[in-house]
Amino acid sequence: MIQEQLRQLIHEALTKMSSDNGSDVSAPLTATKIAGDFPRSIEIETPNNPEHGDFSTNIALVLSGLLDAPPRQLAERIVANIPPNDIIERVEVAGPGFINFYLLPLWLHKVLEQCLTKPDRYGCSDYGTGQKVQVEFVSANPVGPIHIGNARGGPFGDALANLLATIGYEVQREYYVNDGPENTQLKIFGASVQARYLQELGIETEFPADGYQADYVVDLAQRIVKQDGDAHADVPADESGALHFFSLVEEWMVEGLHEDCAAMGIEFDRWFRETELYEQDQVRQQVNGLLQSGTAYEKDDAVWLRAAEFGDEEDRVLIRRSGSPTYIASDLAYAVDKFIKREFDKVIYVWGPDHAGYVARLQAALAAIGVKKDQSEFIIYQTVRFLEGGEPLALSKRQGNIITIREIIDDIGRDATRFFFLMRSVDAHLDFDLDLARQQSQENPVYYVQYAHARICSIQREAAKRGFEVLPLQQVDLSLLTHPDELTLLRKIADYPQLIQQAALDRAPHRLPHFAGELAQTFHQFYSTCRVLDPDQPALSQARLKLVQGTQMVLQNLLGLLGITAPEQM
RNA sequence: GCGCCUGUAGCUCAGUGGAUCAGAGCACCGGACUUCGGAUCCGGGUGUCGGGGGUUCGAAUCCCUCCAGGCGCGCCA
Repeated sequence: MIQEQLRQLIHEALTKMSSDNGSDVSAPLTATKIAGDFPRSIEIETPNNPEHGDFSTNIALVLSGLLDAPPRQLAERIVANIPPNDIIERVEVAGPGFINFYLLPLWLHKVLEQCLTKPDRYGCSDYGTGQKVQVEFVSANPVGPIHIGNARGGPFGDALANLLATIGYEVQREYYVNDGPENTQLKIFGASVQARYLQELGIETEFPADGYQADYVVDLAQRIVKQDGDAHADVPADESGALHFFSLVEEWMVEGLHEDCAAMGIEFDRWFRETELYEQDQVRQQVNGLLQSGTAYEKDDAVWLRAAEFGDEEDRVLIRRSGSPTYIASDLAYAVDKFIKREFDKVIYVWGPDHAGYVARLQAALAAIGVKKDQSEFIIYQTVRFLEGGEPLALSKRQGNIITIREIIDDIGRDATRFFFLMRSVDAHLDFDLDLARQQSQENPVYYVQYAHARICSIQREAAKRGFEVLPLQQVDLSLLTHPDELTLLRKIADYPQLIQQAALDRAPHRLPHFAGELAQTFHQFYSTCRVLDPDQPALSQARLKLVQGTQMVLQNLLGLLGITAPEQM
């Protein structure tokens, strides 16, 4: 990256300054230290105002405090010490002490060359190479389809995983299926299926007060009747009966979750069943281990984790008075599997807002088993409000009126669905207005981006149709690209690697749709002023075709990261 | 009561220590085409960046406080 080269030049300037004689004593010493560390608060960035150069750094402003020197004066000294090089045209000190770099136009053409030489790798880096990261997301209970209330983590986790892979991490996508025998939700769900089943058989039954009332539960009951008739009519209406009925539908439920995720374009590397932990007696074993090490203790006929000693508000129950393990007990066993058995360097948990209060608890539990603090990350996405006719809809699975993610996808399409979910920061509440989404589906931002790609493909088709011979890169003179709109587009392409890196590090996939929109806009502007296929200017046409192709590559990369198709025509 | 998230243009939201940083999309109004796709382009913004205080050379951005909204706070998951 060009920024790296500039960084190196500044670094050399600082080192040179610190060895200069004739200046004061303390400043050079500190400059040496800073040259070594090069603090993160020092930025090399693209100025918003093009008049401020191609790149700009705030280094003199940041260092002036540390070195006790006026920023502008410091900036001048740094500039004077920058070694000779072949990328900078000129450097200026501006404003309160910014250093602005004006590069030789050649650098933009070099960037395009890089992009076209290794299009798949453009924007990639080796930042995370050698590190295993797991992103665990969705993980909705197997008690119903994925719906608009818990779907947001899907596209987010998927795009985040893509981003992390782009900067070199070895990434694994995991779905945790809470099908453990102690899951209270499952029991309520199983009891609901049982009640509907008996009703299907015409047997008068009281529906559980807190049961799942949605229609799909009736469908499941009908499916059981169709398959087994009244074979389960005599199953007792107690906990064991509820679990029996859950076991009857479990595979259907998990299958449905697979299909829902597939509909969203998400493929998990692993579906981890909570039952695996119980089958291998991992939960008990882990709790016993904690008891032995004194990290857990017995009180009031229950087993408690000393969570308060690890940062939680209070100690937490691991084994209930009834003798059955709590969710946190199996989550601990699950964490042991992730961090210790499978040796992930980092696990990113993507959770819904209802789990916000659980973060501190699991963090404490992780600390209790010796997982380092920076090995786990918790991303809580905020609520999605689903509006129809201006009214927010209730999303509870317990009630009948759920809206599944597949209904949305059938309605407005996968691309638009993913784009809508991804274009907002997960920290922000999301208003998903169905009326608007339908109505706007033709004016949707995703179409704007896809249209740019389709248009590029169209230009290439046209070139082929006219018998335009596309020359290999080495024979094309990219330096002919000098029009302001060409340079703006080149600059946008050059910005891409930095965007990817930062979006990945900030866990901020929502920057991608924004950037994609900007890139598309820049391209459309270029298109309206610069004729690509111009018979009168064959050399320029060749160069413009390369520019168009570079844009296409970046668009494809971006859309790929978002999990959205890049159509050749629309 | 405590914790997390949010408060920016009519609406939905970016920007979270930099300079023309008061922004985008939508909506609304007005323009552009005998030429590579008009799902396009160009022009049109009087906003207490929720209020107040503080830190800083510099604050929408960091800290404190108040106000408003959302979501959590179980031997449920």
